[in-house]
Amino acid sequence: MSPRTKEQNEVIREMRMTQIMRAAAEVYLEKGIQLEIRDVAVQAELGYGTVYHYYKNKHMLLEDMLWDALNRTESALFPDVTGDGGSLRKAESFSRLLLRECVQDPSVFILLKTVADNFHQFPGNRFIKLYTEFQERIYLPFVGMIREGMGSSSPEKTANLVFGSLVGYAALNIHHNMQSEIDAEGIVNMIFSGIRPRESGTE
Amino acid sequence: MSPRTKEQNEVIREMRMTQIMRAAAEVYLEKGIQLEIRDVAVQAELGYGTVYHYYKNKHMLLEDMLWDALNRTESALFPDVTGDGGSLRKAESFSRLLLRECVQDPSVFILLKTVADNFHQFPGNRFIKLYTEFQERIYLPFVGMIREGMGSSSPEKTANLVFGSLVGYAALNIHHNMQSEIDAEGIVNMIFSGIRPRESGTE
Amino acid sequence: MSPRTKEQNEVIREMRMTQIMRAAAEVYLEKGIQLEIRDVAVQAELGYGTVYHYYKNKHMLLEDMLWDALNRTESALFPDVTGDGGSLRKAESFSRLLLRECVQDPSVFILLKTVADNFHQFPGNRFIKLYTEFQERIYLPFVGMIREGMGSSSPEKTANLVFGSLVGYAALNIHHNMQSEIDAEGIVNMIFSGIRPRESGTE
Amino acid sequence: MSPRTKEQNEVIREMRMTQIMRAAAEVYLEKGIQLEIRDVAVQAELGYGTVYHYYKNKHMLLEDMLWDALNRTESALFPDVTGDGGSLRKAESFSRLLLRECVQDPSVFILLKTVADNFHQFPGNRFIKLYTEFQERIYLPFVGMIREGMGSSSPEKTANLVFGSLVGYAALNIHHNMQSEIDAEGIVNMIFSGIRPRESGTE
DNA sequence: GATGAATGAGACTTCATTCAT
DNA sequence: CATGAATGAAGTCTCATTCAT
Repeated sequence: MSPRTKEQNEVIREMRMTQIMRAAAEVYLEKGIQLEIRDVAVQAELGYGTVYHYYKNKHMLLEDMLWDALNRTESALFPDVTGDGGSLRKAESFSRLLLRECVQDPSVFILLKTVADNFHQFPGNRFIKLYTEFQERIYLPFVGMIREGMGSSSPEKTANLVFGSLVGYAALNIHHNMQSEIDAEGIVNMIFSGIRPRESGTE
Repeated sequence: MSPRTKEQNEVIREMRMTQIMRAAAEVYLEKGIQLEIRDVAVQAELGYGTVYHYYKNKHMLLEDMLWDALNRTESALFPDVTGDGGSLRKAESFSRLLLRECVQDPSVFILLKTVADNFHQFPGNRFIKLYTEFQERIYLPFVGMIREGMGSSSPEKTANLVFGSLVGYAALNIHHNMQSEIDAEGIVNMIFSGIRPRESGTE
Repeated sequence: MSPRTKEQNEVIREMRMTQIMRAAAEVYLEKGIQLEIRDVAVQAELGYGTVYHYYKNKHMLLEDMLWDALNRTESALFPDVTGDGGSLRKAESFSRLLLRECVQDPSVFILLKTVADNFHQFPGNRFIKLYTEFQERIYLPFVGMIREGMGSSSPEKTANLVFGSLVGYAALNIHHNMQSEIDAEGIVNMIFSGIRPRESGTE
Repeated sequence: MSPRTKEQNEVIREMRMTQIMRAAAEVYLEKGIQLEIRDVAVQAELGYGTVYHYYKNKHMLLEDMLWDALNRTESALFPDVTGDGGSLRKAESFSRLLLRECVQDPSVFILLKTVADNFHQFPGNRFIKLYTEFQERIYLPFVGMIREGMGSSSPEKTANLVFGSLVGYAALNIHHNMQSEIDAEGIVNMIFSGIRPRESGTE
C-alpha cells in the first residue's frame, strides 16, 4: 500500500529529525528557552505540524537535541584525549576540543551552557538524567584528569573554574557573533598556565 | 491639603521600586527571562497590581533593574580601582571587585551575564542604550587598564577573555548554589597569571 | 473642629462636582465610553482619588453629568419655545436651540447622541430612567409640536428624522473640530423646508 | 505532499475571515468599541483562539472589517450612480443607496458612523489611511455631485449636512431596532427638497 | 509522512475601586 | 476635603498542542 519501504521511511525520519534539531539549535541560540516551535519549523523549512509529527512537544525536542549533543561531544573528545602524555596535557587537549566543538556545533555549545547554568529556567526535572549522564561521561573524566595532573586537593574546584571559564568565554564570543575570533589555543594556554602548579626549583 | 506630602510619596515610591527590583532579581536568578510578574509580586510580598503601579510591564522592570545594577557596579568599582599601582594590578583589582559584586548582588550578576550574552533572548532593541553605557562606563575602562598593563596588541581580546571567564565562572557557581565557594582571589590570580606577560630575563 | 463651615463645604462640593462633570464631558468627547477616571482627574486638575470622593464610580459620574445636561437642555429650550407662532415654527425654534446647545455645551451633545444611540454600549440598564425622562421632557413635547404643525399621521417618524439629522450633523462637525462651522440656521431651514407640507396652489 | 492544497487552505481562510468580520460587525452594533474577542468568537461559533489565528488583535480585525465595508460600499454605489441624469439626481440616488446599504450591511453602517465620528474613541492613528481612502473613494465623488448639481459655493458644507443627517438618521433607527422603519425614499426626498435651489420664476 | 486550521490554558496587562493618611 | 498607594477582577493575547485532511 505504502509507496515507500520501511527503510526509506526510516531514512526520511532520521533526516527530518536531524534537520529539526539543527534548526532548533539555531533558533535557541537566538531566542533561548523562549524559542517557539513555529520558529523552528520556519528555520527547518517545514510546516509546524511536521515538527509535532516527530516530536511530541517542545521539551522532547530540546531533550533529544541535547542528548544528541552529548553523544557527539563524547565522541569528539575521547578518541583523541585518551592518549599519551601527562594528565594535565590531556585536560588541556580536552578543553581545546571542547571549545572547538562549541564553535562548530551550536547544540554542543547549548549543552555546555545549559549544564553550566544547571538547567535553570528549564522547567520541571525532565533533565536530571541528562545532567547525570553529562557528569559521568564528560565532567567526571575531566575532573579525573585534573586530579591526576595536579594532585590538587580540590580538583572539582579547578574543573569548575576551567569549565566555567571556557563556557563563559565561548558564550561571550558566540552571542556577539565573534565565533571566528575564538582562540581556543590562546585561552586554553592561559587558563592552564594559570593553574599549572609552579614549577619548583628555579623560580 | 494633601494627605501625604509629595516627599512622603516619593519616599514610598523609591522604597517600593527598590523592593520590587530586588525581588525581580531574585526571581530572575531562578527562572530567567521567563519570570512572571506574579512571582515577583509574591517575592516582594505585594499584590501584582502594585508591581504594575510602578512598572508598565515586565521589560521596563527588568530594564530599570539593570540600569540600577549598572550604577551600583560603577560605584563599586571605581573609587577603589582608580588608585595606585600598575594598570594590570588595577585590572586585577577590578576583576576581583566585579566578582564580589556578583556574589553579593544578584542584579549585578544578571547585568554582567546579560551583557556577556549580548541580550540574546531579550526581545526588541530596548536594551541597546544600556549596552552602550555599559561599554562606556565599565567595559572600555577595563580594556584601557589591560592595554596599559600589557601593551597587548589586542586588549579587547584579552578583556573578553577575562570578562567571559569571570562571568562564566560566576554563573556556574551561582546556578549551582555554590556562591559561597566562589574564590575571587583564586580565579583572578589564575586568570592574570595566565595573561601576564612572561617576565623576561631569568626564566 | 472643622475649619470650614457647612456652607463653605457645600460650596466647595458644588464647585468640584461641576468641575468634574465638565472634565468628564470633555474627555468623553475624545474617548467615548472608554474614558478613564484618571483622564477625567487629569483634565479637572485633581487627584483621581478626589473624583472618587465625589462619585462612587464611573457610571454615577456619567449619569450625573447626563442628568445635569438634561436639566440644562430643558431650561434652554422651553422658556423660549413655548411662545407664540405656529407649532412648526416652534419646532424649528426648538431645533435651532438644541443645535446651539450642542455646540456650546459638550455634555448636552453627549446626552443627545447617547439618547439617539439608545445607550447602546452603556452597560446595564442604569440609564432607563434617564431615557424615560428625556422622552417625557424633551422628545414628546417636540413630537407634539410636529404633530400640531403638520397634522402628520406619524409625527414620531418625522421627529426621529429631524432629531437624527440634527444629532448626526452635530456629531460630524464636532468630532471633526468644526463646531464653528455649524450653521444651525441653515440646517434647520433645510430640514424644515424639506418636511413642511407643500403649500398648495396659490403660493 | 500537502494534505490540503494551498488553494483549499486559501478558501478556508477567506471563508473564516468573512465569517469573523460579519460576527464582529454584529457584536459591534451591540457593544461598540468595547466588543470583546470572546463575543465575536461566540457569535461566529468559533473558539476565540481561532479569531486570533486570523487576526493579531482586536484592532486589526476591526480595521479589516472596515476596509471590507469600504470596498463593498464603493461597489454598491458606483455602478448605479454613474449614470444619466443631472448631478443632483445622482447625489440623491447615491444617498438612497448609501442608506440602503446601511440597513442591509451592519459593517457599512459602522464604517459610515465611524467616519462621521472621525474615529474618535479608536485608539492610535491606525485608521488614517482608511479615512483618507474613504474621502477619496466615497466622500469626494459625492461632494463632486453636489457641486455640479447645485453650483453651491461650499459643496462640502452641503455634503456634510447630507452625510451627517443620513448617518444620524440611520443610527437612531438602527440603535432602536427600527431598521425596518427606515424610509430611505422619504428622508432623501426631504433632505434634497431642502437643499435643492429654489427654482426661480414660475413656481 | 506533511500540513495548517482550530483551540484554550495560562500569562500579560489594564483600570476601576478601596483605603490609609 | 484630597490624594495616590495598593489591589485584583476581568479582558487581551500568545503559543503549545491536537487533529482532520
